[in-house]
This record gives sequence, C-alpha cells and structure tokens, in this order.
Amino acid sequence: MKNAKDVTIYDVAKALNLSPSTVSRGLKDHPHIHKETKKKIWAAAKSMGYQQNKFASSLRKRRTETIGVVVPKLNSYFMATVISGVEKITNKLGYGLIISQSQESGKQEISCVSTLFDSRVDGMLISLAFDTKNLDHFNRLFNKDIPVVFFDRVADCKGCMSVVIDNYKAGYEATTHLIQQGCKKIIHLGGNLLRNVYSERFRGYKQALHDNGIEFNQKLVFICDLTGQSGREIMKKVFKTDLQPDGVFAANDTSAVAAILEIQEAGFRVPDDIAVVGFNNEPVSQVIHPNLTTLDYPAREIGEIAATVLIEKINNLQSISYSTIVLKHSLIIRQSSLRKN
Amino acid sequence: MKNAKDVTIYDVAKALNLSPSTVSRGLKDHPHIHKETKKKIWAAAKSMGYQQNKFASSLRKRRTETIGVVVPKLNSYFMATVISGVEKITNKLGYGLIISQSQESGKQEISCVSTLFDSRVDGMLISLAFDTKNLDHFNRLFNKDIPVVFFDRVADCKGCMSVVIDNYKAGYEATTHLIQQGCKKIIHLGGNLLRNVYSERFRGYKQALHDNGIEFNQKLVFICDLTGQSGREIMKKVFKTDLQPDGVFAANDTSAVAAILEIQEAGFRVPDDIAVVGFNNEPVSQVIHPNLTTLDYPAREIGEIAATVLIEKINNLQSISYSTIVLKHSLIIRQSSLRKN
DNA sequence: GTGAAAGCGCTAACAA
DNA sequence: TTGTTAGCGCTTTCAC
Repeated sequence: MKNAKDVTIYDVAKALNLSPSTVSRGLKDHPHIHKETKKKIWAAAKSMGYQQNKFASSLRKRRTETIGVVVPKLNSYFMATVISGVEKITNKLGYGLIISQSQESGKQEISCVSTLFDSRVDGMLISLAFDTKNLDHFNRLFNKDIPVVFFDRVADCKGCMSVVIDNYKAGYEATTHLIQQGCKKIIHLGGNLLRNVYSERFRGYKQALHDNGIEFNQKLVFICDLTGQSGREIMKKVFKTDLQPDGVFAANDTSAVAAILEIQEAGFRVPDDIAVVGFNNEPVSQVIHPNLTTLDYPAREIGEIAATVLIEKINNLQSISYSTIVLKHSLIIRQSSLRKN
Repeated sequence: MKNAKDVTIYDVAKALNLSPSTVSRGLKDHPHIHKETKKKIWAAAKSMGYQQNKFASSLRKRRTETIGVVVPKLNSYFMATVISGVEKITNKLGYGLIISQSQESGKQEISCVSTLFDSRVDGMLISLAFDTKNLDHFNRLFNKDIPVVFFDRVADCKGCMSVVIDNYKAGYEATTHLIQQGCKKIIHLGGNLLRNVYSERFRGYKQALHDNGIEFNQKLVFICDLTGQSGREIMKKVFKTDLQPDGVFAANDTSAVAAILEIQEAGFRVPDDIAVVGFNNEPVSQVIHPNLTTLDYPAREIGEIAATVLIEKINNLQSISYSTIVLKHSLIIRQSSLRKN
C-alpha cells in the first residue's frame, strides 16, 4: 500500500498558523472559537483533504461511537428489516455499526460477542442464538458497564433491557383462531424452549387449548429447529401415525410453509383438512398456495427502538427506567386457515 | 459508564518486571522472545484480564485489520450466504468485518463507502446498488491504494478485481432451455442494465433467440426493479395486450415467482401455457407451485474467494495477477419450465 | 478566543 | 534475547 501520508490536524494548523487545539475545537464547532476562525478551518480542512483519524480520537476519548449487533442469521426478511431500522437510527446519531452472525450457534455467539468486545464497541444489540444456554459470555460487558439491549430473542438479566412482542398472547391468538375455525387436534411446531419467543408461543398455545376445553396432548408438540427440512420431516412422521391432526400452529413461516407443502403432497387439503398458521409474516407467506395466515410484527420498529434505547443508555440519557418494551403484533388471516363454513 | 481502567501492556510489564516492548512482542508470539518469557507473559495477561487496545495498535500500525462490505440488501438468501463465506475467511485470517447496506440506492452507497473509508478499513468488498451510475465515490480509495474487490454486481475499472459468474452464458442457457421446451414468445423481466449482471443476462437472452432463429422483440422486454410487485404489475399489463407470451425468463427468483402467481391468477397454466425460469435459486423457488426452474450459483464460494483475494491484495501477496474470477453456475430444471410432451 | 503540553496504549527502530 | 525511546493523531486541562 502506498503510504500517502494522511493530512492531520497539525497540517491544517500549520497552514493556518493556528494551534492544533484550535483546529480540533473548530472542527467540532466548539462554542469558544471565533466564527471566522471556524470558517477558515473548515475551508482549509476541506481543501487539504483532511480526514479525521478515528483511532486517535477513540484512543483519546476512550469510546468508539460504534455499536455491535449479534443476530442469529441474516437471511430472513425479518432480521434484514430489523437491521435497517437499527441503521436508520445509528446513521442519524453518528454511530457506526458492526454486524455479526452467530449462525444460530451458542458457541459462535460467544465468539461474536468476544470479538465485538475486543473492538470496544460502546454497546451491543443482541438477539440470542437458538441454543445459547447461559449469559456468561456477557459478563465481561456487564463488568465494564457496556450496555446491552436484547431484542426478539431475549433473556432475563438484571439491568438489561429488552425489546419484544407479547409472544404468549400471539401464540394464544393464533391457536384460538384455529380453534374457532373448528380445529381440535392442533399440531405445534415449536422452537427451542430455551428461547423466550418459542416457550411463550408454546405457553400461549397450551393456554388457548385449555381455555377452549381442549385437552393438551404432548404428542402433538414437536420441538425442532424450525427449518423447512424439519417441518417436512415432522409432517411426514405425523402422517405415518394415527394422530390425524386438523390444524398446525408453527412458530415460524419457514416451517409452516414446509408443513403445507408436505400436507398437500400427502393428499390432504389446506385449510379444509388441516388449517395452518405461521409466524413472522415473511414474504414467502404470500407465495405459498393457499396464502399463509401468520403473525405480523413490526420488525423495523423493533430495530429503531432497540437502537435508540441503547444509545440513550450509552449516554446515560435514559429518562425512563424501563427494562422491557413490548410492541404490538397482529394476526394476519389468510387462506391457509380460513374455512368457508 | 464506569471507567474501570483497562489493563495495559505496561501493567503486565510492571507485574512481570519486563519492558512493555517485550510484553508486546511476547503477546504476538514474536520469534525473538524466550519461550519461558512468553509463557509468563501469556499467563499474566490472562490472569490480569489484559485486552489489547485496537485503536492504539491501529494508530501505530496505520492499518485496522478490518474490511468493509457494502451490499445492496441483506434480506436475500444469496447475500446472506455470500456473507457467511466472507466471514469464514475473515475470521480465519483475523480480520474484522463491517457490513453495510446501500438499500439498492446509489446515493446510500456513496455514504456507505465514505463511512467505511472514514473508519479506515484496509479494503472493501462491494456489490453495486441497482442504480449506481459511476465509480467516483471509489476514487478516494483508489488514490490511497485501498484495495477494492467487486463481486456479483461488478464494474470495470483499472486495477480492480471482480468475482462473478458468466451471466451472459447463464442467460443464454436459460433462454435456450425455454426455446427447447417450445417457447417462441419469451418475456424477459430484466433489471437495470447499468449492472453487468442484468445487461449480460439480457445479452444472453438475445443471443439465444438469435441462434435459434427467433426474432428479438423489444416489446417482450421489461426492465424493472425486479421486486415481486413489479413482476406482478408487468404481467398484469402483459395480459391486457395481445402479446400472448409462452415463456418468461426473469433475472431473479422474486420476480419469477410473482410472474407465476400472476399467470395463474389470470387463468393460465405454468408451464403448459407459459413456462417460467428464474435466477438465483432462492429457497422460495421450491415453495412456489410448480417449483421454479432457476440458475444456481455458488454464493458461499463467491464470498470466500472475494475475501481471500482482497486480503491477499491488502498484504501484497498476490501471486497471480488476475482481474476477474469467474465461477461456475448451473441451470436447475424444475417443473415451472418442463413440458411433458 | 487561543495556545502549550501531556498522554491515550501500542509498536518498531535502534541500542545493548 | 530484551530494553529504551519516540512517536502514531487526537483531545483536553490549564494557562494566558
């Protein structure tokens, strides 16, 4: 690499016959600097191609103005949307962003968090991996008072903030809807119960059954990784038993879609024989035939709020002292669950 | 934030009665340091909770060991896969990664590149936004000899490297396949022709028509943003004309899937009335009914190669001096284009 | 309103 | 094999 030496504050100072400190102050619009001086500084900086050196600044200020994000996977519409919400806020507030993926693995999550910690991010935004067991890897952050905000897949921990939806209620509504459509033997395709999102949806499912006088049957519950492949395999297995389900409540759209495909291949009709409800309102829910009934929730807003709250915390600006923010969700009813009669 | 002062190299040195430089060298396994000394240093660093300060190091070394990635959007399976390929390599080689999205906007791309530049990344990986017109925003990088590697959506520029597939050939194969299935009036849903990927696919389409004695008809070509919405709107429009197409070659799966849905809603059959081929092999291609014929290409490998090549260039290790690397693709034939007779 | 000077933590040339 | 020393570029306290 060429070492075209960078223009520094000193170069600008020399060119203007000022001191470096004045230039530094002028550059960031410090009130004590004369207006004319500032103008001169800005002009010179621009014409000389001055670019501030963030390391020097971070080294000195002991903060990076960068926040780290750890998500399970990037390849869902939901996550991409959350992240654009985060970006909107961080851009506006002048923060940088480092995104990393745990690939749904608790082990990788540990390494992501550690890498971000080593990069000295000022704060972190996290949605937990599928199989993260404990929060020990966050202790280094807690010890240094680096703020952490969890979103979607959250965890209970003293002093942490969370941005979520009411997964219990959402699960309850989805299941109730199926029951109202006449379903009595509803399969639940659920995710790892370590994660709030899945345990709550499951709890909602059980409660809805209970409240409608339907006995809970553990045999109808399948906890899996919620991939398309798992969805298909489970339904295949189901059709080899005498379970004869008439409904499916899946904890994400991917597995719901897979279930529909498998149901149809087995010669049953959706929704007449088996009604299906998914979760997330991914675009694929409008590609599958019949279109998938699913739970929509405000991904972009989750991102925006999580980022805002985190930055407030970084700057100790938190006016209100909340620990959990719950956003609204809504059941989008489409053909996959709607029986005509 | 608590200011629990960090443990520095000096603290470790003092504790061990060594000099800071020895500790610095020991920490990075410098060959001139005695084995025993290194062991002591590592032990002490660990027990004292030493964490290296990257700014100080970057400031001094004038490099960040971080690379920047600018992609149009994160929410496709393709991009997420490319990025996991990139991550694999950067992790292995000890580089950090900053990911940012241009949201398909040339304007945003400029700001992403500028932000990454200001963060002093050692190199950049770029896939261009839909409507990027020129490469002026890369000039600052070129001037400072910061290496740039383009992938997928690439651009011609002296000294830049690219990782791509042969989009011309892929477009040619897709179109030829449709012709072999008996299609004579093939619609092309294409993207912005500023982008190599779309102009090349289009060129392949035209050449395939030509080579099979079918006259090219500009009326069958629709250049759009390739979203589901556009795909649907265009097909709607088509059905209001007397074009009567019997095939569709779409430059991505999203628009191909939208086209299928619209075709079916208009009362035509896929593939018998209209055969459809997409591009990218996104998971949705196996959800749509009939399953979508599409072009598969090695996303993960693209990411791995692009990252490897970039880091080689950063370190001036380039053994071979290539400017473009072309990877293999393959046409995945499924039901959406396969006519029985 | 402006300047002088110290130091953030690390690395590397040079010395021993 | 280890130590000394001089910055990397910036911010900020204190002085004027």
